[in-house]
Amino acid sequence: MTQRAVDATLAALADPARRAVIDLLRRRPRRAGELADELALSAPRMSQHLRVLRDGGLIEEIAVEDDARARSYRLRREPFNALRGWLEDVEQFWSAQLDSFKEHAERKYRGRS
Amino acid sequence: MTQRAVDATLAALADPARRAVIDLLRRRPRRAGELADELALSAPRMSQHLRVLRDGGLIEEIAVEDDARARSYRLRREPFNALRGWLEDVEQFWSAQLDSFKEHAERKYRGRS
DNA sequence: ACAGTAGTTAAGCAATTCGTTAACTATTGC
DNA sequence: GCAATAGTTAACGAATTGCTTAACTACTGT
Repeated sequence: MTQRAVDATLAALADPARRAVIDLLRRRPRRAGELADELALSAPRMSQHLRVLRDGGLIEEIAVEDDARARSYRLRREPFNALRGWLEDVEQFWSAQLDSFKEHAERKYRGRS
Repeated sequence: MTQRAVDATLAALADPARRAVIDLLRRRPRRAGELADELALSAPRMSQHLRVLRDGGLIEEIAVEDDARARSYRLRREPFNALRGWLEDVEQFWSAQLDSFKEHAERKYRGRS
């Protein structure tokens, strides 16, 4: 259920440009043009990236004071929470018991290319 | 620096099949054929996915007792740690001060489509 | 009404990735 | 040595992305 959401989140984050957008938005909300300038991307390309991020629920549009043309984007919390949840599940792999198994296996089968 | 590593990790995780592989390996190490069977993928396709995961450092090959033909795969810790680190950075966006700013903006500009 | 600004949508091509089938490597067991 | 098993590599068409230019929407200021 949240499975699909995490897939969408990871797909959105897989692109370096989109990840750079997230890194910029993590400081403060920014407008599309600002993002395009700072990442040296054309306006259309940025618009396309923003759509992927918006559709994936990672960002949302907010209004900007005094100018209805300008749209500003802000990070949304949920997808990052969901991703963190998944990551925590994965990291259970390294829980104490499995660690001992891992070390056992490592000792046993060490020394191959 | 770890930037590139996180990019590679996210690129590897972006594919649903590869994420499913991670979800299986998170319970215990498995062989390539096992993974292919459980996810109903052809052996070559699985091999290709495993290569992406291996190149991205998300999994590693381990030997299997008694049969040098069989390769088993296990999760590697580092990429997940790096991803978690990045996620934690992003989540600083929602620190207390910024929350108050966010709520302010929300109150001010509410009520648009 | 008109020119300018901010941004998105459309259309199209190049580059990448997906998933096949076929060929190949390496190992086991007879 | 030979057949069978486990898996990877090669080659190739189909489907997806990446990025561009051009056209379009919507608002602003005069």
